[in-house]
Amino acid sequence: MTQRLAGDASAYASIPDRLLAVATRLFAEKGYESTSVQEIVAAAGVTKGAMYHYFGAKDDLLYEIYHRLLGLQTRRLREFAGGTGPVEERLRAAAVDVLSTSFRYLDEFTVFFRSMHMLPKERRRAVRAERRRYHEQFRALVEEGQREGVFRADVPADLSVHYFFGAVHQVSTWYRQDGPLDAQQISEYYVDLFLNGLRARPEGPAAAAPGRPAGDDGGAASA
Amino acid sequence: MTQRLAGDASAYASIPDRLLAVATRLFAEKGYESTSVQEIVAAAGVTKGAMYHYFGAKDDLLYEIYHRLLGLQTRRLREFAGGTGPVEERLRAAAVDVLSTSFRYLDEFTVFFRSMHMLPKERRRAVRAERRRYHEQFRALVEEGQREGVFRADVPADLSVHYFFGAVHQVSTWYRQDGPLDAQQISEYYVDLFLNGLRARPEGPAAAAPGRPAGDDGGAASA
DNA sequence: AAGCGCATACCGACCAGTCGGTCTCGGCGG
DNA sequence: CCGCCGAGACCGACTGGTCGGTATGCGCTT
Repeated sequence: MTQRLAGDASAYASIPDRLLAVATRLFAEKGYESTSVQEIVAAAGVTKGAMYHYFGAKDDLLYEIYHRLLGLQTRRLREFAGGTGPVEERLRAAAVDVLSTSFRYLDEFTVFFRSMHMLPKERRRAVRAERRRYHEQFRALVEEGQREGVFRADVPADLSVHYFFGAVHQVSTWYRQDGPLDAQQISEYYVDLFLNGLRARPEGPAAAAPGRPAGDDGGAASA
Repeated sequence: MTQRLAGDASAYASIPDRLLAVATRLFAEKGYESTSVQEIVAAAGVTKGAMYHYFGAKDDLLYEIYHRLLGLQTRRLREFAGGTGPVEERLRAAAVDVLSTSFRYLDEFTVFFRSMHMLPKERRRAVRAERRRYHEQFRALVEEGQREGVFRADVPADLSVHYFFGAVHQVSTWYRQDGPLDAQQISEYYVDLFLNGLRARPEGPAAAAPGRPAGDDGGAASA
């Protein structure tokens, strides 16, 4: 629960960890491209030589940030999804966890969605694949609930997941520490909105909806 | 309805429009920072001198893209919100329009959420202010519905709007033209999920929700 | 003495922005 | 109606500086 992604930036952490921690902060603050390698190594208290000893290139830092973040998320999700309670409970727990992780690693998420495109093609593909696996893991929960009739099945599970993840991943763009609501509250409100939107309604799905599409296959809309 | 944001890039459009259209495409493709002014002017078929004749700096292009996009959105939203039908209908129409606008101007949105931070501080503040006004306009619709009892009031309207906009603004990261669902379908599903999540439930808000926060003030969580 | 872990000096590429200059065209005096 | 002039539109070579990455060497451990 208290595992860090890149260790802290203190002088006692290992050099790679210090570099990753500092890079994450700087990339989130000023953007990947406007952060020079020189700045990173200066802030980490090491030299350029040291950095290129541990990382082959600047974008390796970026990749490592993504890789660690996705690893953490996938591991956590697996724990929550693998439980034994009712689907809705498990989905709720997983969703809350996704949100609190997003809040705990705000910088990582900021960098993720802002600088993904700076990765070389091959790396980007690897990250996308990891992300898709994560997405599918989460989607499986929704589909389970659909099969059980707990969740509405007239909206493709894939879309519901994109929808929720979209909302979650944008929090890094507007959330401020000193806002009126803390992370915990926001998380629970968000999960509430998500589950409420997903829940099957007694009188049939979604009243007062003029002209909605007919298809209700669970087809993926890419990932 | 068919108004363009920066004209097209054809040789007959004005030079500033051509530059904006080309810049939008390139920024979306390769990112702001890795697109050189040289590339932009080459793709637009003009020279550097011409560009700096019309734009004071590279980031003026960025700002102009945002400014035009936000102007368009605000104008459209005003039309939809100002109607006379029931709130839910107006909100639905507005929400669908937000989505179809997002799909039509995918590149603009991509650039927006990826490169906002490259703007100089002053400009960034201006854009954020414009965006907040837009957000509040949309929020007013939700609040109206809450007062009328159509929408649940136990989730701050501000959060609901952040939630929906978050989901919407992320579509540019996963939507592909050749996916199984077209933009129209996705829009309606999304709006459905949003309104269903927002709708007041007969038996009281959100069943099976262990330990939800008490506060239900409509306070803004920044913007 | 071998080799790992890092330091330092340096390179070539590139890039935003500039600046002196040219071209076109509308207006105006004769 | 002609010819001149000024101004805005545009050109493109150039510059000062930065940046990612590398080559080489040194000290310390084993």
